[in-house]
Parts: sequence; C-alpha cells; structure tokens
Amino acid sequence: MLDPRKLLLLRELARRGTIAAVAEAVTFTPSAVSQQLSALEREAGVPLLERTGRTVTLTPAGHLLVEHAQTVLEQLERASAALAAVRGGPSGPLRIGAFPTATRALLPAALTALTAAHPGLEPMVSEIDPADVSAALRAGELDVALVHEYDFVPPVTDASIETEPLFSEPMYLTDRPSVADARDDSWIMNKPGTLCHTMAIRACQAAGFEPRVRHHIDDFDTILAFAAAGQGVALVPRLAASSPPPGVTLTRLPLSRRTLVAFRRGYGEHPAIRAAVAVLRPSAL
Amino acid sequence: MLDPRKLLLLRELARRGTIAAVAEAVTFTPSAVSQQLSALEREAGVPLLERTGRTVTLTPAGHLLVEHAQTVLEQLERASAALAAVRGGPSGPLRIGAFPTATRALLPAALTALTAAHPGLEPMVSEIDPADVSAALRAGELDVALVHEYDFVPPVTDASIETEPLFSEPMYLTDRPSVADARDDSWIMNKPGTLCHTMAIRACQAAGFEPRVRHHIDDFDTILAFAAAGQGVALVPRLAASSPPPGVTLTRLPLSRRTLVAFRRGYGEHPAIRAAVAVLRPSAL
DNA sequence: GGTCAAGCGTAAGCTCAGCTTATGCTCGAC
DNA sequence: GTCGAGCATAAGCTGAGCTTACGCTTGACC
Repeated sequence: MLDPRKLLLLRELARRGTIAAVAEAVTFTPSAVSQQLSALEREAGVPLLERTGRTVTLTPAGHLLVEHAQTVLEQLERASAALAAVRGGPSGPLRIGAFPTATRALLPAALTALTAAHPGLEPMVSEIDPADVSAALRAGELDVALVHEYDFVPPVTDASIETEPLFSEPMYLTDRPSVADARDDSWIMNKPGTLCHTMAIRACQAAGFEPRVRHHIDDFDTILAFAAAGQGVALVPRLAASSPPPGVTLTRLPLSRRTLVAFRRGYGEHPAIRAAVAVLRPSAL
Repeated sequence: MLDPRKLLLLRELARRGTIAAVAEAVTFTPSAVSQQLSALEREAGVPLLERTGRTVTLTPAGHLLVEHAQTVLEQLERASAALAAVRGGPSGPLRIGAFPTATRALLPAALTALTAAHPGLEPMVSEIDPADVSAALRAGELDVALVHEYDFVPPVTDASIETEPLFSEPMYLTDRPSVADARDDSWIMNKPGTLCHTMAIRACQAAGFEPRVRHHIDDFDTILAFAAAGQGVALVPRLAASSPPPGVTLTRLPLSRRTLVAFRRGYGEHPAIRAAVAVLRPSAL
C-alpha cells in the first residue's frame, strides 16, 4: 500500500522544486526526505524523479503520481474534517418521543439522516401519545417530541413547551362519504385517553351524534384492516392511509391534522434539538 | 494524518464484524488489530467502536469514518493501478519527426495527451521535411513521423514505410483569386528541396507558367507576414492560415494537402507507435 | 582554472511504532 | 458451573524511519 506520508513529500516536491525546500517545510532533514522519496520510487517500481543539474525534477510518471497523491491527501483531509465535525457537533443521547404513526412513517428516514449528519448523536425513540408529551418533556424524560393537533381538539398550550409546525395533512373516512353518514355505524377508534380518540369522538359530536365504538385499536394499519373486514368505520390521517387494504374506500374530509415538533422552551437553539428539527422538516424528508 | 493501514482495519471490521476475523483476514494477531484500532480511535478523538456482548460494534462515528476510509482506500488503489499501468505500458524514448507547421500546430496538444496517457514515454521531436522522412525512418533516426502529400506531388511509396492518413485540409492563396491570376507576381515559397516548394512550383506549372520566386522562407507565419508586407504571393495550408495577419486576404483553392503519420512497416502494432498514432488522430485533437 | 556553497545521496546509529506472546477479563452457550 | 470465544492490556522485540556525518556533483564567482 502506498504511504500517504511519502505521497505528501512527493506533492510538496512538485510544489517547491527542491528536496531541501520540502525538508524545511516539513521540518525534516533533506536526507530523510531523500530517503523517503527513494523508498516511494522503489515501491512504485517506476522512476519518479531524476537529477537535473544539482536539483531533481519529476518524471512524467512522477507528475502522474502527484495527481493521484493530491486526491488521496484531499480525501484524507475530508475524513479528518468529518471527525473534527463529529467532535465539535452535537453528541450524546437524544430522547425522542413520537406518536406511533410518525414512528413508523417519519422516523426511519429522519434517524438515518440525523445520524449521518451527526454521528455523535444517539437518538432514543419512545412511542408516546401527544396527550402525554408535555409532562414527559417537562420531566426531562424526552428532549424532543412529535405531536399532532386536530381541528376539533384545542391544542394544549403549555408555557414551558415550545412547538414548531411541520406539516398539515387531511383526514380520511372509511367507506362513508361524510361523518354524518356514519351515524349508525360501528366505529373503530384509538384507545381512550389518546388524542386521536378524543378527536374522533368530537368529530362525531360535531356531526350531531354519539358514536358507537366497538373496537379500540391504536395502530392505523390494523384499524384499516378491521375496516376492510367490515368491522366498522374509522377516521385515519393521510400519513396512515398511503396504501389502504383492498375493499376500503377512503373519503377525504374537510378535517385536518397538524404535526408539530415540541421541545422545552428555550431549547430550540440547542444543537441537538436544532439538528433533530432540521431532519424532521418536510423539506428534509 | 490518518493512517490508511488503520483505516483498512476499520473497514474490514465493518465488513467482518469481529476483530478476530479481521486479524485472520490480514494475518495479524487479534491483539495487533485491537491495538491499531485503539490507536485510530485515539487519533480520531471520537469513540469509533464499543463492546457489545463479547464482540465490538461500530458507533455512528465509526460508520462515518468507514465511509471515508472506503473512498481513501479506493483512491489509493487507483494510484497503484496507475503506477502498474505505467510499469506495463510503453516506455522509453520515442523519436518523432514532424514538418514545422505540424510541430507548432499539432504536437503541443498531442504530446500533452501522450505523456498523460503513457508517462513512461519520452517523446523526442525533430523538425523534418516530409521529403527526408523515409530515409530517417529507415535509418532508425525516427520512430514515427508526421508527413503530408500535395495534389501535385505524387506520394513517395516506399515498401518499408507504412502510413495512416490523419486528415485533409484545403490550400489557400494570398491576395489573388486563383493561381493563374498570380502569373506575374513575385512568389514567396519554402526552401528548395522541401515538398512545399515542389508543390508550389508544380501548381504554377499546372496553371501554365513558371513562377518568379523572390523569397525562400520555411515558416508559414513569416511567409504570411511577408505577403502582408506586399512582398509577393504564397500558397499556405489551412493549418498555417488560422489567424492571417491584417492586410492579407486568403482564397480557398481546389487544392488539398493530406497529413499522414508514417512509421516503419510492421511497427503499427508497437505499443509506443499505437499510442502516438492514437493521440494524433483528429478525434483526439 | 580554482574555490565555494547549494543540493543530493549514502552509511551508520538510534528511537519508537507496531508486531508477537502471554495473560486476564467478560459474555454467552451448554 | 464450566468452558470457549472474543477482546484488552502488559512486556518484549524487530524494523521503519529519523538524525548526524560525509562525499559527490553542479553552477556561480573570482
């Protein structure tokens, strides 16, 4: 394997012209430089330099190797710079909370981007319902969280929590043209206590009825499978409705769900939080 | 500076999973690999691996460095391959003959390309008139030569010399619409004994007159400068007529000059000759 | 032509990086 | 509980690569 230290000397020779000048530049003796270049020549198997007068000049093969040496050394520089960035950049554990759909749909790509950009970070993900996020953030159990808001559920405003909106998505209803048309159907909803559950109940109340809830299921894929099996109707966000099972028709409703990222107030400029928010923005996904 | 030997070990660790496997692959002891990777970690200033169970796994920073290591090692491989190509490729002196215009207009770029592709070659150029090329090639004073043929001068066919046509170019006449119109002018021609001189004489004879030759000059730029100074008319090839001096108008004639590359018969497959012909073809220029 | 400094190469010696061997620790399988 | 796989550390040895010393060649200057 070619030794980059020797390649560096060759490149410096190409720049400076004499072995003595190279030696001075790297604070070696000219003898050391001469020996190193001789060794490089031996390894290369081709003459790289030749005496001309009392200095040396590069042969064409020498110039060729200088070109390659240049790219090798640049690449090594880049590697060192990347390590320096890791040393200086955000590092350590980063506790991320997210609602289940986001965990499945958003986080894989986001985490890949996050650790690629900041290898020192150790993201740790916990599924958590938006209703519980504020407490977890305040308690320091989470550093940053993905939450959502629904039209029918006023957002909890907590002075110690800051949010940044990420995107908005429409809601879909299974097999019925509107919520009002599902008055007499069985409903499949998320577990009580979750924001999605509250949203679905309120949506029905706004349509003038109390829904009959038969199933309590948190996973939207399972909910859609139940709907396909004729077990009832359900409200699902677009994020969970990208590939509905056959037999389920989805109707877009004039309801929307907004996804936000939440963190403790004042931590928006914390490097790790900044990095996490950056990879979660729609433009990064 | 990062040591590529250590980077190689890191990359192998990413591939093979255990230090023991890496050690076997590079025929070291596991201890040596462990020490090297520890040293790399120290130089990097970031944890690169961590014990998990009884094996080690790469940290995100470790994976990042593996990516860079990969490109560094590939680049070093390329450099080695280039040197191997130089060792195996054509090398040594290559004596090239060329007529003066070609020396000026064609060879600089061609030689650059030639030594870039085959740094082992040492091209040595001699200006030589096409009329003398056959003898020089046969005598071994040249290995390859650029020559030209004119419409009025039948090409010398020599059984021991092989040629390959490169390109054809039109001839231009200064300040007169045709050769016949220059019957009464003074002429500026190349030195007697050159092919260009013979060509010009024959062209005049074909137009029905013997030219009155006032100047004998070999360099076409000088010839054009003389023409601009009103010293006479001249025939010049396009290669020499790319930027005529002000005051000279050039008329394209139905005469052409063909440039060929010549070498000893049977040497067309010689690596150095092949390489030289390749960079002289119009597609390479 | 003689002298001298600049520049390079080689020989000899020394230092330290990096290998091996030896040993101990931890983890996971049986 | 036992045992082997896997890794880390300590100790010792070898060789790569540095310095110092010296000689040769070249080109400038007198």
